[in-house]
Amino acid sequence: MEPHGNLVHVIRQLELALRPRFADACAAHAMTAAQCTAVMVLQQSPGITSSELARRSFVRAQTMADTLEPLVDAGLVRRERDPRHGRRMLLSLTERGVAAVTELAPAMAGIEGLLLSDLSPAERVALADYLGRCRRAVDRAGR
Amino acid sequence: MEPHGNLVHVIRQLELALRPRFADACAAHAMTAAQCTAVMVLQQSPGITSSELARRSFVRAQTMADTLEPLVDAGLVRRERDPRHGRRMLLSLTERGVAAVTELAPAMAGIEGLLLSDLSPAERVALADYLGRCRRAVDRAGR
DNA sequence: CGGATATCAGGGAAACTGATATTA
DNA sequence: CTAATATCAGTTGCCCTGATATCC
Repeated sequence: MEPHGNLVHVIRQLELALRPRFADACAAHAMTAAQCTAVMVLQQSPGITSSELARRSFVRAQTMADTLEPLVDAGLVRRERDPRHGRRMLLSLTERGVAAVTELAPAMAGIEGLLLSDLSPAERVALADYLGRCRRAVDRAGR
Repeated sequence: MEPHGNLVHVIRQLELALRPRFADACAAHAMTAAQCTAVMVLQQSPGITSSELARRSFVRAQTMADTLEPLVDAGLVRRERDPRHGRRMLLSLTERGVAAVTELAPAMAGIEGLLLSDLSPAERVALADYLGRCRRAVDRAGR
């Protein structure tokens, strides 16, 4: 019986509902939501390029460049030329960047705790699995 | 090993990944994503006020007013004074509004189909249940 | 008097398209 | 030559805060 594009709507609502909390947590460390997302991804995938980071974040390269610029200026992200490729710039977190992600973690866990507050541990695991597969499915469809 | 605010990040990514497809489907009927969302909610809950619609959509009353204005101008949404309450304006879809939602449905179902393409029917039902409970949990926490 | 609604005014975060220079 | 990267410039959708008038 299910779908009428309803789930897409629910995901939009959920993102919208969490956005202010997420933004507040980021602002507490002088970052915007997009910047916060970037540093969290960078921690898990150091040494990637801005274009690659953009692809993984589902935005254009120009958008990611705008997001990263203040982070580089603030000394949270390091950007150095790829010695094997004259054009590419490789990204990584500085010590301050790592510290920011670490300090951010409790607030992020708190938001997730609220989100999942009605789900059992087993359901949380299942939800994470389903959403991960949804993300890969959309990613695979690609451009 | 359940990590740190990861699900919040996945939901953000998912919304971002679906956004262009959603926006394109809306644009095909001369609507923006926010407008599209509004008419879909209005179909399910006719006769509500703009403020109530804003609450259900997790945005401010001013934002919803901005979203609705072009829809009223375009003749998709009707706005009439509540006879029992001099200030309230009750919203409902016009015939053209209903037609727009109907024509939109296939594209929305297509996007949802892509999103769920890796999940079994049972998993889809479970995911819808979990996300609905997440939405209510966040809603209940309120402001 | 609050409390809720509607609405005007201004602002900001974050995505987009288009164009260009460089390099494998 | 083509494809990918980086980056400059402009635009848009869409959310926000603040303030005000109206109505139960």
